[in-house]
Amino acid sequence: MNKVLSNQEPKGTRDWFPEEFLLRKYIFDTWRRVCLRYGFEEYLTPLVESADIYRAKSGEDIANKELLTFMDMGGRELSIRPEMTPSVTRMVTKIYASSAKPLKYFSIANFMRNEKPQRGRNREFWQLNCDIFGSDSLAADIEILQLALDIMLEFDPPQNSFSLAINNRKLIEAILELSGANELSSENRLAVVRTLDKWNKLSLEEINERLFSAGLNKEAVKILEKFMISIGLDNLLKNIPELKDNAGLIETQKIIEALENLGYGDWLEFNPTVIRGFDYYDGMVFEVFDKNPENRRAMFGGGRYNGLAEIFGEKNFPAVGFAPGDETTKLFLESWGLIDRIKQEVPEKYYLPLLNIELKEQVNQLAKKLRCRNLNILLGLEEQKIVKALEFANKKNITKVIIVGEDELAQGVYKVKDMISGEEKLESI
RNA sequence: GUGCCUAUAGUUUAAUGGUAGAACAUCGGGUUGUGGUCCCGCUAGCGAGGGUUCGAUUCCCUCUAGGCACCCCA
Repeated sequence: MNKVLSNQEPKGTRDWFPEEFLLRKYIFDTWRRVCLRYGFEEYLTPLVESADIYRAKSGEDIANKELLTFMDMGGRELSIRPEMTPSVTRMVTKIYASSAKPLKYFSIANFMRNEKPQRGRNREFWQLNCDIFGSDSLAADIEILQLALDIMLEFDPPQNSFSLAINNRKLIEAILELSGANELSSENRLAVVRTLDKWNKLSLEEINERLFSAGLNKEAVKILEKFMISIGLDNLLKNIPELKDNAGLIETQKIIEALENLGYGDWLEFNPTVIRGFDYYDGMVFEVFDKNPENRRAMFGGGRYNGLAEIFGEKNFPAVGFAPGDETTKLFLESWGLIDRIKQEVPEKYYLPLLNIELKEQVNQLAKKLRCRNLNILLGLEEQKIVKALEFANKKNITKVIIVGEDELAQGVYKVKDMISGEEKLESI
């Protein structure tokens, strides 16, 4: 007797039954459609990469705990990709010098991170990655943000259902300088940045406690506080006028102004609490938030990350991008009741039951003929009484049934029955 | 990885220290060329392993999986 195996999928992964696959396809199709509309080109990279390329720019925690790594037969250490950026950067370094710039790339791919699964966070997940390589101009930042906004808007969400919050690493740098946090040890400086990153999660007492124990004085904490509560650029300038000439502020002003002129003003705002990673981003950073009270969460984000290419021994090139995930997008669609429209995207399907086994040959011929006309024909494989056939069609949500038996064949016709109206139409074979 | 909570047919669930009842779904029948309603019936379950006990689905432990918080979010 063999051991009975569990039919459960591995931890943090999931099966995609046709119904769920449909929702996923709807999300992917929407992503792809908008990216193509922007003239972006689709690419793909291998599922595995040398483990080194993830270690080069990541902390030890990430490399050791969250990376799924194994040895191949030649003793090479390989990792299942946990993100796309190193792969696409590696790929682009091969052609960058000889390519017409900028490159506008996107991909839809799956990734694995060895995390503790939670709502909206699985070990295997799918992401859209959009990047512009080779343009350091604000126009690239603006286009990336516009693309991110249009990807959200393509799902036809209600007003006020999400917001895009913008910040800039240069502004964060400036405020760390102003507050004196830059003179702290790198360890304490990191603690300060982490505390800022958690601004909305922690109470004011906890924030103060953490900042004080990192070595900041009252004055410094006050400056940081003034920065962090400045939602919107007007408030920021009012609260900290010293930042007036800061490059990050000017960039943010220009970006917001451009997007307002393009008609996206309702969806975006400057928000100092958007920090994102520490070493990676060096300019504009942003996050998209679901504003549904049932599902308040950061959905995805991105920003400018000039300078990743150097790990491949190439000269740096400018890059800006973002990456939304399938699961958070799904939660967004669910939280705003936006998944009904998926049915409209499913192509029509016909059910052609085999009403009489004697006619199998002729029914097969008809199916072949109709398929040649590009109709989707679900063919019954076993003989089935008409009552059962119609019941089956109902259960499978099939709206068109082709009825063809002895009588019809004798006349050289078949009937198409509309399962919603009940009407039947005669067609000649 | 840490802490807390959860686990009963395919799904949603009820009850119980003396081995489980329902609804929906599936399948079959009422119905041999026209469906969705309705009626009847069959199949199907205590996540896995161990302990306590005369006896465990129930109490305890471990594991597995899920949820929440932390960590992290490249």
